[in-house]
Amino acid sequence: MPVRTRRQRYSDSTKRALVDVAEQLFTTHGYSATSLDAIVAGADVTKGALYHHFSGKQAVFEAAFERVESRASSGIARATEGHDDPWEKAQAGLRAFLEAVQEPAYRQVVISDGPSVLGHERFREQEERSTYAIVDEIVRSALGTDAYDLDDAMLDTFTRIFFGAMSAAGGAVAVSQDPAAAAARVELAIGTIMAGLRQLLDSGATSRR
Amino acid sequence: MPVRTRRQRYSDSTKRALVDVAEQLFTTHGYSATSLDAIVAGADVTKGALYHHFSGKQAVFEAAFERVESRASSGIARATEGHDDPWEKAQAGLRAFLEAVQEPAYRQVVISDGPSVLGHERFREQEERSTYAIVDEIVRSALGTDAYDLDDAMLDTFTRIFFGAMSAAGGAVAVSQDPAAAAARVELAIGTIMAGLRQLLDSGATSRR
DNA sequence: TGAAAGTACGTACCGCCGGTATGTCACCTG
DNA sequence: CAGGTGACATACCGGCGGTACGTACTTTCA
Repeated sequence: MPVRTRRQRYSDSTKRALVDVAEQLFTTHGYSATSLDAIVAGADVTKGALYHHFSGKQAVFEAAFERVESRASSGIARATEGHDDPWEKAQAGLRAFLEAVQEPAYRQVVISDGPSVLGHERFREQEERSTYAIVDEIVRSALGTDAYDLDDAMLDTFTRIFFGAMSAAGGAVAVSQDPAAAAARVELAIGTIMAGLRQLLDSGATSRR
Repeated sequence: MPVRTRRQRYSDSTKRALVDVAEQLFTTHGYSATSLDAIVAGADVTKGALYHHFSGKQAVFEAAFERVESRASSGIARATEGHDDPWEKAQAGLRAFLEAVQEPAYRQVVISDGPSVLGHERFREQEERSTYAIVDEIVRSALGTDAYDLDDAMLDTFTRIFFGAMSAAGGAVAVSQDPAAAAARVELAIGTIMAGLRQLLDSGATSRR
């Protein structure tokens, strides 16, 4: 067990306070409109403390980014637990995804500022070990059977497509004036797509062997 | 016919030079890493000229943004012309979309910096009168028949989903080390999805009446 | 036709903000 | 208890977006 000295505990708490304030300010005002002075003022420290814990503004953003994404992905992972049928699992995951993507922090920090601040490739890396990984796992459990002979690259492609579809749909749900109805429509639409895909793949698999 | 005085022509040319340089710098270095000084230096004018034509940095970006998106959407529109069958039209549009989204300017200016600089809602507005509108038109021509009784909101939902899927897939194609193969996989995957959807909707439509 | 008005810039400057260099003080270690 | 180290605070710099103001050329109109 790690022995935490009093100094380390202080250090941890200020770092957490910094990320707390940063996440909130980044969410409400966006990355560029959030100044380091505002962050350190909100955490009741000075820039010296911030630059002791982080290498710069971007590093603070990354910390907040990871927290927001981690919250979202754990929420989705929780929703997909306990489903045996992969298609049911996919439905549950979709529902949780639509929920998570409506959170303001996720919308602003991950979707809006994420790509431009982190850059394309870093954004992708972060994405691929959180929510994207879950979608990939669901897609593979649903489409990765031997019956449909889809290779790895094709499964990746399907994951990309479904992930993009779900993200865009989630964004539409979030800005809708009736999010519940919009979410229901998205579930129906994607459900229809999945059902059509399943039916087509099943018929192809049976006819082929 | 508009009478262009000599002053207006000068004015137009400097404005165009400004947007030209801005588009190039925004594409190569991104929005925040591009300074107004660099833009005006590249266009051989001063900040006074820039602020005479634009209200600020964001306005310059918007002008470049609109040009990039306009190029992309006109390219897609051209590719979809001359197709009678809506499903063939969709395939042609998808192919052109995957082409357009690989352009560096589109990737950086529209996809990466667009949402954060313009903000969610302005970005959506811009999007909806260019490439999104084309996708919407294709989706409606394919799914908007009376045989499938999908209301307006559902058609919108399907457009969102397909647009998101195509955007994400296009991004994946662009970063792939073998874009041609990746594009082929995307076309196959989305083609499969569309085929499954068509089959399902057709059977539902015939069984219902 | 010449003076007034407007347009298309150029010049000089300000304030904010990210980043850095340096100082300080508490705490741990030998 | 002396030295080192970690956890900050303070002061300052350079760059960048934006503004205020000046200027030369052009169009307009009495």
